[in-house]
Amino acid sequence: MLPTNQSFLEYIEQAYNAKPGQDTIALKQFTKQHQLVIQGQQLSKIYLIKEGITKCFFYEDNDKEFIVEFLSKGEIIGEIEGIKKNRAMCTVEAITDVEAYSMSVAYFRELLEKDLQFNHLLIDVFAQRIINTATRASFQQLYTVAHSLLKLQQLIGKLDIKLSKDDMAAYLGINIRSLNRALKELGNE
Amino acid sequence: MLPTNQSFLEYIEQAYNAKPGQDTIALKQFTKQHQLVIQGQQLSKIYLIKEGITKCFFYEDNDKEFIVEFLSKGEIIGEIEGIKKNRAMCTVEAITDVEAYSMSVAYFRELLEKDLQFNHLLIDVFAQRIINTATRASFQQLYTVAHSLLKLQQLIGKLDIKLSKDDMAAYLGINIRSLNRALKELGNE
DNA sequence: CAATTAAAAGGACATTTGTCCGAACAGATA
DNA sequence: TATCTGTTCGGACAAATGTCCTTTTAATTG
Repeated sequence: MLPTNQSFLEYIEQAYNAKPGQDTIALKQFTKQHQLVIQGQQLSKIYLIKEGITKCFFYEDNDKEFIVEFLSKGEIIGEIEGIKKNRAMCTVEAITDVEAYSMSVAYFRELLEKDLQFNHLLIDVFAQRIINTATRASFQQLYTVAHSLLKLQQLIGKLDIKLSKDDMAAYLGINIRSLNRALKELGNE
Repeated sequence: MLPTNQSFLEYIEQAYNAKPGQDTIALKQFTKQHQLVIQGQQLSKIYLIKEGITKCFFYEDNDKEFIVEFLSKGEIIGEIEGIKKNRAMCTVEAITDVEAYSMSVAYFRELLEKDLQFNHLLIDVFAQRIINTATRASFQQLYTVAHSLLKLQQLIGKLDIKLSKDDMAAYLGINIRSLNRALKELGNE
């Protein structure tokens, strides 16, 4: 969940330090609520989080939001689109102030093309992401909301963040009313 | 969904043909219902499907099943565990007779370690899998069962398979009773 | 502080989904 | 054919979740 892929971060930091002045990799600041990636748009950059937390969410046709995951220190953003050359699948928004390395899609592709170590780092991240996504999908489908909420609370604890109720509901794929009920249920029993 | 990653299959077929007699890659047959991977167990082999369809599913503590995805021609099985060295996350079972290339975990790792092209193929597969899994999780959380069932029926059509009602329910994360209701709803209106 | 506005919480009812169980149906056997 | 057996289907009710809207609380302003 939160193993903040340290090695990936180290790799990028090293590349960043090795090429000072060039505009292959830049270190950027984003304030809370800034949207680094916007669903449906072509991306300009690929990011690696140095500090802070973002949420990655779908905005569905029926006006509902679903948070796919929270991305924190050491996690990469936009890589799927960078590989598939698709438009952004979902929006990524800072829920705290965020500091991130940004690199051009071209540079990302270059690393992908040539650097085996980079490939390994990416594969490792992907594997974990698939595990997380699939595991959660199964869990949320097959267990009660209260059960899933409990897991979410544990995740919140680990990430050491505060989430708005809206975000909690969006993560669980339910509405606020149901979330309130589940919260009460967990609080009392 | 079903783009049956042809290039991955070609890659493995080539490797298979290049090393006849060696036991790095073997071509095996499995009959319907055979379980190629069993949840919770260490895996011995990694497979690449040459022909046929499998279902990949979780068996949860509450005795319910959730089908994560259907894997068909050109798709790889067990790679996540091969990378992370974990026990199998889910069970993979043939729902038709299946023909698959099997390779040892050691050989898989060797390719991963040394062969950039292999890494690229894997990354491509992973990216697509993340898109599929995340998209579906969001959809199934935020839309009605009937809506999700419609999508499933389209998928069934594309894969050109027959699914038992049990499997359909497991894919949707619902029980048979609810599935029957949704089927009737789609049939009539 | 009082008055006003905005945000959050929860009541009431509708809809959806799950559970349980009996009816209907199909296949096998005497 | 009559009987048995197992499977599928759907009715009836229970539980969970969504929708709508009122009440409550908190925050803001004059």
